[in-house]
Amino acid sequence: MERQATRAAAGTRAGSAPVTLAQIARQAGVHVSTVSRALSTDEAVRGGVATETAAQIRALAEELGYQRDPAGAALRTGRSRMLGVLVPRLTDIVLATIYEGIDAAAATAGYHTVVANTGDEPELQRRRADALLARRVDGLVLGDARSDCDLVAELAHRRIPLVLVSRRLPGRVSVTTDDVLGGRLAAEHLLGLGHRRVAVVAGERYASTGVERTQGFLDAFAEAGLPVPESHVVPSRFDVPGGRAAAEHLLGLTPRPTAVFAVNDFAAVGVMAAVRDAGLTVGQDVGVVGYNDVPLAAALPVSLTSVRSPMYRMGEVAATTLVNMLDGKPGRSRRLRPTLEARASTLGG
Amino acid sequence: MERQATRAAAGTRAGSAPVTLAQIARQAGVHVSTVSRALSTDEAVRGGVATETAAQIRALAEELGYQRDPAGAALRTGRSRMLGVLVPRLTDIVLATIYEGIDAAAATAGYHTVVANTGDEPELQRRRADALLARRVDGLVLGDARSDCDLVAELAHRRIPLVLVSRRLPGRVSVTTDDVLGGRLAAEHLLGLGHRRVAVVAGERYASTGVERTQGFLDAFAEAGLPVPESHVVPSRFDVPGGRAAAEHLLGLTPRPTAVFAVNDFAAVGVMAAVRDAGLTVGQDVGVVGYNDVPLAAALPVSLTSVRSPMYRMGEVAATTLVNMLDGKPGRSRRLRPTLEARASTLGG
DNA sequence: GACCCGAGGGCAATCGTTTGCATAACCTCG
DNA sequence: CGAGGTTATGCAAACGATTGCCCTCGGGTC
Repeated sequence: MERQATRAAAGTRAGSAPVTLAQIARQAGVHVSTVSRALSTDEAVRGGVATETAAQIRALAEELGYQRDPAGAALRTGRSRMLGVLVPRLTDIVLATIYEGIDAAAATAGYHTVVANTGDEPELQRRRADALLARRVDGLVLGDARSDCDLVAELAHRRIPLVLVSRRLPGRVSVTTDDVLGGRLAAEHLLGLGHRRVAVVAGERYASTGVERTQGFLDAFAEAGLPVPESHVVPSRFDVPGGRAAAEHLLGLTPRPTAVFAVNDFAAVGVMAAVRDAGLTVGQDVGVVGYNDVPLAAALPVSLTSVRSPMYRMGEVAATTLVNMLDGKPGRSRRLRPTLEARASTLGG
Repeated sequence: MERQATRAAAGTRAGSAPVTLAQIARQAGVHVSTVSRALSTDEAVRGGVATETAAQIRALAEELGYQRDPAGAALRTGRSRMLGVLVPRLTDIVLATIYEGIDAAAATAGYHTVVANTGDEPELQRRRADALLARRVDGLVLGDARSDCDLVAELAHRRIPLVLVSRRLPGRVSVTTDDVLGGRLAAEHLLGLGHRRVAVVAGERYASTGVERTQGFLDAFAEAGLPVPESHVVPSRFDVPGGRAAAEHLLGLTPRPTAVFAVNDFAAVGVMAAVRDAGLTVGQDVGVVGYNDVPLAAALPVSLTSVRSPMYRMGEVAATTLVNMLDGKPGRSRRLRPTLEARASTLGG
């Protein structure tokens, strides 16, 4: 009664009050618990209701446009059927694509997702994670795991179900691409083209992506008997200015590298800009390889050779893994296979 | 009791059960209702509790790490403190940026947001909107309003509190940039540079953004005594291939336009590609103007002149407007001011 | 000294759903 | 035909927070 009054007072509330189990029960002439069981998605529970009764109730529910109230259900079961997702930035198309995959798979499994930006800052990561947990999400997908801070360990210790995506951390369930292999693919491509003096724009040290892509790349060159000197491997931010700054440094070295591997497409765009600024031609004078193969890569004036990673799929797998863990199944890390897309930035032309 | 059992069974549940009002009440030696009032954000309610008692309770809650259970609160109040957000695609940086603004402002007001992609498809828009409403969001921010379908009218009729963002629709509360003015800015820039024969890549007909930007542009040229012929205004998708296709058509016209206004930066990138493919130089032979000024615009090899729109701010204002409406205040449409960033794609060099 | 007033806080109902247990009807089999 | 089992349904108690109403107590007023 009080509530109805509140409703009426707030002029903008949704019009007709939502249908409840009780209303269906009344119309069907059965008890609300029967309706609840008939509408359950759990086969075992629904089995307790006569097939015919269940069918009638479901038809009636459909007709009345019944939608389960998540608040009631959450209160009783202690589960919200919501997953929290943390990403560095949603405006980064890589993470946005991964998130789309997460959300799609979660929706299929009957979960909604809530996403938050952390800007890759430990302080913000903690605050956002807490906010999501305050919302009582059932689990977390973390797209911003850092090797240099212990938020993940802490969450795991609190027994929060969680899955890492994009970046790995030892001992945690994660879904990533095989970044070591990806780096190797880039190296083999450049080796095949005859490059002998190369450099790496290696990304942030705290991100497994940059570290492992770099490692795979260096391994392959070392195995080919052409170890890349440390001076030719520089850390960087993951964005255009970051790549540009790193490349300006590398292009100043003598002898100048004939190709640069950037562990991220945006950094690679920065590298290309630096190459142009130095009066050189991308693909002719200097080869450039990126990573992720974002749509932009193919659309650039000089199209960018890039290691393609299945970003959307990664998100899907991460979400499915988490949902399985919530059902009590053990979580298992996955590394998806990257492939290389060769384009003008290394082939010339 | 049943619930505890369930908890224990699902091995992956968060460890210690969350603190409840009842626990605080017990420890503080007061009734749970007093705790509820002491912790209320509503000044009037909190006034009912002695200042000192309230302070003690708040301190204790803090110490125990109390976090209000949203399910319990939602069940009682009928409000979830969640906002639904619908966007065409989150991988579109324009919408992603707007969404970041929405989420930030919502968080400040104590709301969480849930976002969903609709791919600009009416069928999907409806399904996603229904899914969000099934989650009992308190209101919707729609970033994908189409003038050619009546979902918005329908939602409004059901008295769902809603605010449009980015795109407008007559008679609805919306927060957009002043797109007519934006188009006019682009036109005045080109007129000032001496362009007399121009063309427009106009975007989708169902989106107010494209329509109004085009209108402002055409108005300004008409007022200058240089009306743009209909043949020089072609609709397009909002992405790179869309802009490219439209531009290929326009560059085939004789006499060829000396400048092209694309109502969206991605379409503008497509235009630039088409110009290059035709063996012409952007900024020399053909001027190009985009819209939104996404970060990429300045980073392109030939930097793109673009009408900058305050995307993040738009999201913030939209969310704040919706929250105010939920508080019973009337909603009011806003049009934010765009500005023009002149760069090499029109200035040359 | 009787009365009123206001402040502070307790009581209990309520939101909608789920689920362990109780019950009733029916079936099967010896 | 009755004991034991199965099947279908009802009952009621939670889950946690909010809020209208009522009670108590202290102080002020006439």
